[in-house]
This record gives sequence, C-alpha cells and structure tokens, in this order.
Amino acid sequence: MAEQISLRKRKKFQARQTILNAAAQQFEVHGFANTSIAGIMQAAGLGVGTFYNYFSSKEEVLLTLAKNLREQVAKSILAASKVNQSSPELLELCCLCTARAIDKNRSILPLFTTASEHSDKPEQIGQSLSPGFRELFEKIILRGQERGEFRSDVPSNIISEMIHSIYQTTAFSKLEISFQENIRLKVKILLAGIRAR
Amino acid sequence: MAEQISLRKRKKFQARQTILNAAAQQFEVHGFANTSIAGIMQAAGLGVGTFYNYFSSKEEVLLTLAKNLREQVAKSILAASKVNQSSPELLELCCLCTARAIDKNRSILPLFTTASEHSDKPEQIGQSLSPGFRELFEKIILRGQERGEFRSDVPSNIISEMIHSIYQTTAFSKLEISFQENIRLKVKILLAGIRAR
Amino acid sequence: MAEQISLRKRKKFQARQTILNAAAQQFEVHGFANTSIAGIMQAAGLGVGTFYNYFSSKEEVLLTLAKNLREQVAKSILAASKVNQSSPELLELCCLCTARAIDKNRSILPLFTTASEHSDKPEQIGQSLSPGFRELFEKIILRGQERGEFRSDVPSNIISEMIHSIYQTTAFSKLEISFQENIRLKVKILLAGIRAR
Amino acid sequence: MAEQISLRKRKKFQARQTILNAAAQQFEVHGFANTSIAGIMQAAGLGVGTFYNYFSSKEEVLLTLAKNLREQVAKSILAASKVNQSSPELLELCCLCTARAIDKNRSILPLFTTASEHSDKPEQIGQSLSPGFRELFEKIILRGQERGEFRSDVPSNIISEMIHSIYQTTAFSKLEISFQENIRLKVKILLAGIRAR
DNA sequence: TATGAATGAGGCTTCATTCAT
DNA sequence: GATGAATGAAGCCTCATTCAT
Repeated sequence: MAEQISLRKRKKFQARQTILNAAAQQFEVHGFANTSIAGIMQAAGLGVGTFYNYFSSKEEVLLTLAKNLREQVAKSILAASKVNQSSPELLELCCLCTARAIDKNRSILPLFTTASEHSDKPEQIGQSLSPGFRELFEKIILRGQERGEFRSDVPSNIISEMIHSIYQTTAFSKLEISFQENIRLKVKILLAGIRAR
Repeated sequence: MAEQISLRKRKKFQARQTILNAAAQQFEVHGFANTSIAGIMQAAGLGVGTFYNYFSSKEEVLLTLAKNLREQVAKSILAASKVNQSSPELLELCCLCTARAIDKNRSILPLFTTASEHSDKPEQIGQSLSPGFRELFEKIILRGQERGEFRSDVPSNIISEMIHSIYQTTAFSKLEISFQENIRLKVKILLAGIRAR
Repeated sequence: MAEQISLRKRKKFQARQTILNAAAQQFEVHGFANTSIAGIMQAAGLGVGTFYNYFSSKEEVLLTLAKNLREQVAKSILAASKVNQSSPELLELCCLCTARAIDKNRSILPLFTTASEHSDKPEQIGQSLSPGFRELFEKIILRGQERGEFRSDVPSNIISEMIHSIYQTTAFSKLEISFQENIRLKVKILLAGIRAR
Repeated sequence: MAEQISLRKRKKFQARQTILNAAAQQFEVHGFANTSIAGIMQAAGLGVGTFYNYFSSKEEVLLTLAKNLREQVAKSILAASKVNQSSPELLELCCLCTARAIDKNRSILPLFTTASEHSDKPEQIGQSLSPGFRELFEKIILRGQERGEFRSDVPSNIISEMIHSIYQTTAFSKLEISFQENIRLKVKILLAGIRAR
C-alpha cells in the first residue's frame, strides 16, 4: 500500500519533471510568448489537460524553472564562498561558479530578461532569479570597497547591476566562444575596472 | 495642385507618426506582447483598419521604432567621432552620446531585449538596433588595440558585446540614478578595465 | 457621410437584435446553462467572435433580455394604472397587463427563476426583472390595506411575493390552458383570498 | 460472515450518504451548475473516482436527493391525512406538513426549480419532486369541489399548480420570516380564495 | 484613405470520465 | 471498493486581419 502510493507519487514527480523539461525546451526554441501550453504538453507527450494537474499557468512553470536555477546557483556559490580569500578573488570565483551553474541550464536564463513582458505581475518573474546571488555579489563588493580592494567612486549596486547584466546578455551571445569563457573574459575586464588604484 | 498633394502627403505622414507614438507609448505601458493593434489605434485615436494602411504588423512598427532610434544614435555618434582624439576618449564620448540619444527614447530600447521573444523572426528584431553603432564601437576598440591603447588579451567583439549589454540592461534599472549617469559610471569601469597596462 | 454612419449603425443595431433573438430562442430550447455562445451565434448566422462586439458574456445577454422585458411590462402597467379605480380592480388590471406583456416574451421569463444558478452575481440577474413591477404591486396592496379593501393580517410583501411566484411558475406550466388565462384564474383566487371580510 | 457482509454493506451505504450530503451542501452553496463532481468528492473527503461507484452522473445525485425528499414528504402527508376532517382543514394540514418536511431539507427544494435547466432530460428532474404530493393535493381539492367545500369555477389542477408554485418560490424568499410561517400565510390566502361562497 | 464590424483561428481552462494501481 | 492522474472534448475569449462602405 505504502509502496503503491510511493509509486504513484514517483510517477507524478516524473510527470512534473517531464513537463518542466518540455517547457524549458519549448521556451528556448520558440520563446516564452510563442510557446503554447498545448505545445509544451505535446512535447511532453502528455494530454493538454494534464498540464493543469501540475501548474496553473505558463507563468508558474517559468517561476518554477527560475526557482530551480536559483537554488542551483545559490548552492554552487555557497560552496565556493566558504574558502577565505581576497575580495577580488572571491568575486571572480563566485562569478565563475555562477556561470557554470547557469551554463547547465542555459535555456532558462534568457527567459528572465524577457519574461516580465508577458506577465501581469512582471516584478515577480523579472527579478525572481536575483535573490540569492545578486545580493551576495553586492555584499562581496561592499566588503571589498571597505577593505580598499575595490574602487569606491562607483556605488556597489551599480557594479552589481553590471555583473547581472553580463549574465543576462551573454546568454544571448552569438559569438563563437563558450558561455563560460565569455563570462570569464568579461569578469576579467570588470575586475580590472573596479580594482582600487 | 502640388500643394494639395503635399498636404495629403503631410497628413499621411502625420497619421504614421501618430501611430508610431501611440505604439511606443502602449509598448512602454503594457509591453510588446500585451499590446494589441486595436489598443494602439485606440490610443492613436484612429480606426483599427487604418493601421494596415501604414504597417503590416506589430513587428514592423517595432522595427520602424528601432530604425528611428538607430538613426538618431548614428547621427549623434557621427558628429562626436569627427574630432580627433585617443581611442579611450573617443570610445567614452561615443558611449555618452549614445546614452544621451537613447535616453531621449527611453521607452523604445527596452523592447529590443525582449522583442525577439515575440516574433517568428527573432533575429530580425533582436539585433536590429545594433548595426550602425555596435560595429562602430568595435572599430574603435580594434583601433585602440592596434595602437596599444586597449588591452589585447580580450577580443574586441567581447568588449563590444559588453558595452551593448550595459545599454540593454541599464534601461531596466531600478536604481535611483539617472540613466545617463548610470551608463557613465559603468563605462568608466569598463574603460578602466580595458586600458592597456 | 452622415448617412453612411447611420447605415452602419442601423446594421449594427440589427445584428444586436439578431443575436438577442437567437439567444432568447436558444435559451428557451436548451436552457441557459446548456446554451453555448457558439450555439447562439450559429443560430444567429454570425461568427463566434462577433458576439463579443456586442456583449461581454452570456449573462449580459440575459440581463439585456430582462431589461427589455422589464421595460415593456413597466410601460404596459403604467398605461393601465392611470385610470382611477378600487385597489382590487387596479391590482387585477395590472396583473393582467403584466401577463399580457410577459406572454409576448414567454421565452424570457422562465430564465430568471433559474439564471441565478449560473452566475457569479446571482442577485443581479435573479431579481433584475422585478424592479418596476414588484414594487408597484406592493404599493397597490399597501394602499388597498390602508383603505380597508384588502385584509391586513397578511403582510403586503408576502402577498406581493405570492403574485411574483404565480408569474414565475406559470411560465413553466404544462397545463392545457393559455398562459394569460392561467394567470387570470390564479389572480382571481388570490384576489378572493386577500379581499377584506 | 454474515456480519462482515453486513458491515461492508453498511460501509458502502455510509459512503453513499456522505456523497449525497456533500452534494446537497455543495449544490446549496454553489448551485447545481457550478458544482463539479470533483468539488463534491472533495467535500465528501473521498477520491474523485469513487463517485462513479455510487452514481453515474450529477443528475442522478439530484434525482436521488429529490426522491428522498419526496418520500419524506409523502410519509409526513400520509400520516396527517389519516385523520378525518373537512377538505379545507385537510388541505391546510397537508400543506403545513409538507412545509415542515421541506424545511428540514431546505437546501434541496430550490434545486428542482432550476435543475431542468441543466439537464438534457429536463422533464425527468424538473418534475421529479411532484409525484406523491402534487397528485395528493389535487385529489383533496377535487374531493372538496365535489363536496361543495371549494369553489368549482377554477380547475383543480390550476389550484394545485398554485400550491406547488408557493413551495417553489418561497424557498427562495428573502423576506425576514421563517419558511414555514411564510408558507402558512400564503396557504391561508389561498384557502380563503378557494373557499366556496 | 479611413473606418470598424465581421471573422475564425488559436490559445486558455474546466471537467466528466476512464483506468491502472 | 478506493484512488487520483490522465485525458480530450468543449466552452470561453482574444485578436490579427479583411472588406464593404
């Protein structure tokens, strides 16, 4: 009996995953707005109605994808930031860790730049990715500025916004260079730019 | 007779402008995806059918808005780049000019980050803004690298992409700082970051 | 120009009427809940989307039908109630006038007994028919009670509710007797029952 | 062994009752049309699929509720009508008994006025309540007319229909008076109205 | 050229019903 | 017998687009 329930739950969990994957893929191919629920469920090999057993809207799927990514990134950063080191080193490390975590979910990030367009509650989605790493970055920068490791003539939130922008747009890059390497180079420039003289 | 024709042409031009303005405003308020042609035309105070006398789709309106912005930016840059100066100085000047031109059309830029989402031909729109100033930036950077004014260990297209990303995301910024000032600070960091050592 | 507009408006008015008639007929045949908008518009010989150029929901159609009926009844009663006469005579006259007005729109009345079921705002529809004649009846009864023409041991609103109930249920009657005659007989009983002794 | 079977039967009976009660409650709160089977079963604390072990449709549930009410009313009337008395007295007694029986199941009656709307077989449900007491009333009236106790210038079926209408609409009454008292007053008027002169 | 009513394709969502466990 | 996930039919509604005036 307990096993039966567990079996069913496992299946339900699997179906949920199937839908999430199908959605991510469809979003990547057609974009969020051009993806229909019917399309997602067809890609998932499930009936249309089944979608509503798991999610109440396309937005909720996006939110879920965002949450998953956010958690992965957070975990990855957390691990990296335990080691003790200088602020520039730490910032670079975190940036690269984040890049690596994002790279595994490349299809998802680009959505958040644009998702705010399609929702009645843009703020929810648009910034749902940030918490957990944007704040972390800002903390590191602040600490670096206090320690005199980073220039102080530019506010930390501007710098943090700049890092954020790098991730957002690099995900769209058409250049013939890997995502992580692209990020690495840009972070290199940024670090050089904010180093205290 | 000639005057009548000219009058008619002027009137036609006016209607077109009215639609463009209404569209820009609606896009800004509701987002591209959530703006309907009926909505645009209502805002324009014109009949729905009239839209199709001037444009064939919402995308075309967006493209037109982009083209207008692009031309303004290009003109602005062109004027700035005539003066002879060092590459960093020139780059900074061009960046600020661009910022100023964009600031006048703030409502339009944010659309291009997202517009690719909504179209069947994303590439057309998504990058429609760049030509005319992205290339210019790259040229300046290349020249600077050749002259030894900019570091050469990062490809010019990466740097140019980074500048591009600054414009795209700063347009969305929620920070309490003006668009132009925000851009200025970021460009400062970037310039410091790419200066040859 | 003015004529053209007028022509269009006339056509628009006609289409509205066509929809209202088709809806009334469909409601009568299949009931409100079992009538789909597609069904109405097919009966009207118009496209589905056209419905929304005129109404925003099935409920609004019902409300409109109710309003029309209400206005007819009110007009009919108003005309009748101008003549001066005893309260029982006046009440009877008004009842019969109402019956006649309703009879012309037989298909509509039955809906209001049931419509409250189907709406999120039941009170709106359920009682939308009453104003204009339920109150009138109550006024006549009250006056009759004051004058000693009607018994006073039963509250006027109970009597008025009883009249109301006669209309509502007689519209459903399966008896082989005309609607108006049926009403006439019931009103006869009621009048006999409320006459002061 | 026999006990086990009996236990099972009792359990089955219980589930059936649970569903009926939940359904009645849901019907009352949301209306018949707006009540889904899922909703009923959730209110019943049972799985959706279980519904079909007991009923084949929402209509059948309604029919069952009607049958139960009908039987209660019939039993109540039967008891009352055994005593020998004049037709008006008997009719009044039966009316009040009926009112009392209905009052205990207030939630159910209102459904039958409207249920016909929602079914493909309206006749089945719409009049499913009547048999057993409408006929009885008619018999009493007929007898009274034969005995000269009731006026004969109005057909008995009209009078019986009038009684029926009182129950149907009083169940919806918004007046600040109890259901039974409301019925009592209306029956009083009716009786006064049909008394032979 | 301007208009706006008509249109139907297409997306969203609900829900009765089935069926494997 | 109980369950609840899966299903797709069917309804609702929006909106780009056309076309007669």
